[in-house]
Amino acid sequence: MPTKTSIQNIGQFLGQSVTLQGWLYNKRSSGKIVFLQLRDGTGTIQCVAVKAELPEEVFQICQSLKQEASLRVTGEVKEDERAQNGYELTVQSVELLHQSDDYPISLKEHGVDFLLDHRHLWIRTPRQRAILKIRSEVLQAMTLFFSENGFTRVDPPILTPTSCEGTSELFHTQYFDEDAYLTQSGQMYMEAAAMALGKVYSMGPTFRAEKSKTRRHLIEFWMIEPEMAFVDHDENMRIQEQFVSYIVQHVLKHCAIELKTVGRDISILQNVQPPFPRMTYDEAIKWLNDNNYEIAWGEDFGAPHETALAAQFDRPVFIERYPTAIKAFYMQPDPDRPEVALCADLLAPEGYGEIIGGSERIHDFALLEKRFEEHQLPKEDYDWYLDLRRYGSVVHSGFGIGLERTVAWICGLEHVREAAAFPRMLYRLKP
RNA sequence: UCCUCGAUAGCUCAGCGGUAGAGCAUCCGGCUGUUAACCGGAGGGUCGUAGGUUCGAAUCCUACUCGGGGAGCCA
Repeated sequence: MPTKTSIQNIGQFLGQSVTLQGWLYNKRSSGKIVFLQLRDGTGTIQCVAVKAELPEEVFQICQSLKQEASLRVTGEVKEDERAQNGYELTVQSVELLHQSDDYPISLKEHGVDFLLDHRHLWIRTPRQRAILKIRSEVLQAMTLFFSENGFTRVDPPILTPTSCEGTSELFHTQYFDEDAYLTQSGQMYMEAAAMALGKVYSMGPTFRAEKSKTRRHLIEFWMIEPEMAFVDHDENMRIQEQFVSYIVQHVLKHCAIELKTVGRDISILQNVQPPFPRMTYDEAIKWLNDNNYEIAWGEDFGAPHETALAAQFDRPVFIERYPTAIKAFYMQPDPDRPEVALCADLLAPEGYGEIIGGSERIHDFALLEKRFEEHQLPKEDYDWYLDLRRYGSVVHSGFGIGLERTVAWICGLEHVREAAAFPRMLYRLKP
């Protein structure tokens, strides 16, 4: 019996007969030879069926296979310079498992609308497979980094009673007789967890009911949110640059084929090493005004501002110490300059925008209580959050990194929607 | 919510006032090294919906529906 294996391991079986199971990606044929492009999720390989070397019925099966038919192929592994990954399979036998009539996604160009309607099939294509593989490796790299650096994973709830930040629109739902909302950030829960476990992180979906319709926005997206006790603003940034560099270098090491499949220029990614450049908000405002952007101190950056700022550098850049007034209520003001907050956004190069938002959190009870009043937040809903400042409060910091934006940047995607298997977008809930 | 672009064959598009077109996909035939293979043939349409202008509308006008891109907001 020939050994069953997968395409990624085919090189170990040179000269031997093996069995592969997968789907027909494409077929090219002439009267007496058929080339089957087989994919099995781990890769793609060309199987060559020669009429003169096969029983008539086997060759007929090869001719009858349609795009995305499932099949089992047995053949001899050969090296071939003409093959794209160096190996070919010379077909000895083929078993048609299930035919595929009228497969909707041909190998020609398609529009976005059509592809998104067929997302459940679109993910079978090599490019989409590669992106999902890289996404998986990004999560794997994050998990490894956290594990190597003493973090504990804590999973905050998805159903929440109130807003975490009070800014974005929330998805409303019912929790029996109460109102409930889908989480837009687990941060406040992670602050509580950091006081219990020291260094913690979460990974999971978040929801924003914003009518956002750009290449950088999804309605449901994954956020990874580390939170660290006894870490101040500067250390927070140092951890972030180590973290992002670790992820990028991990992907470069483990996803060379996938990066090639998506057409990424990896020389840009190779630059992603600490330290990352840092600009203060003040410096950024000055730079923008020196470069023909009109923006006053106190205004938030728009997407074109962020793109222009980030375009100066070959790796992500921190913009730190934004005006307290335009940032979230829980951010620690600079003790020497309370009008700015000890926070930083990390902007990815090449126009991918903000991938991380982070800050040192207010640890002083009286100041946080004052912020609740200023922002007119219902204290009864947040009393547990104030408790964290009542009992052994410590300096702590954290950040949130957007998974799809990070994957889109690493892969060089036009749009974050390709970074999610089934993206939830404005006006698009199916499939 | 605002700005902007679009909707014609299963898919990608052309046609922009005078009888509905191409490439791919599908089906039939040909080809022993193809790389989105190629060559020949065939079938395939309420031109998003509803009104209007006109002798005549896929084409011009109005409204609506659905979608793309962008802004704001954010990761």
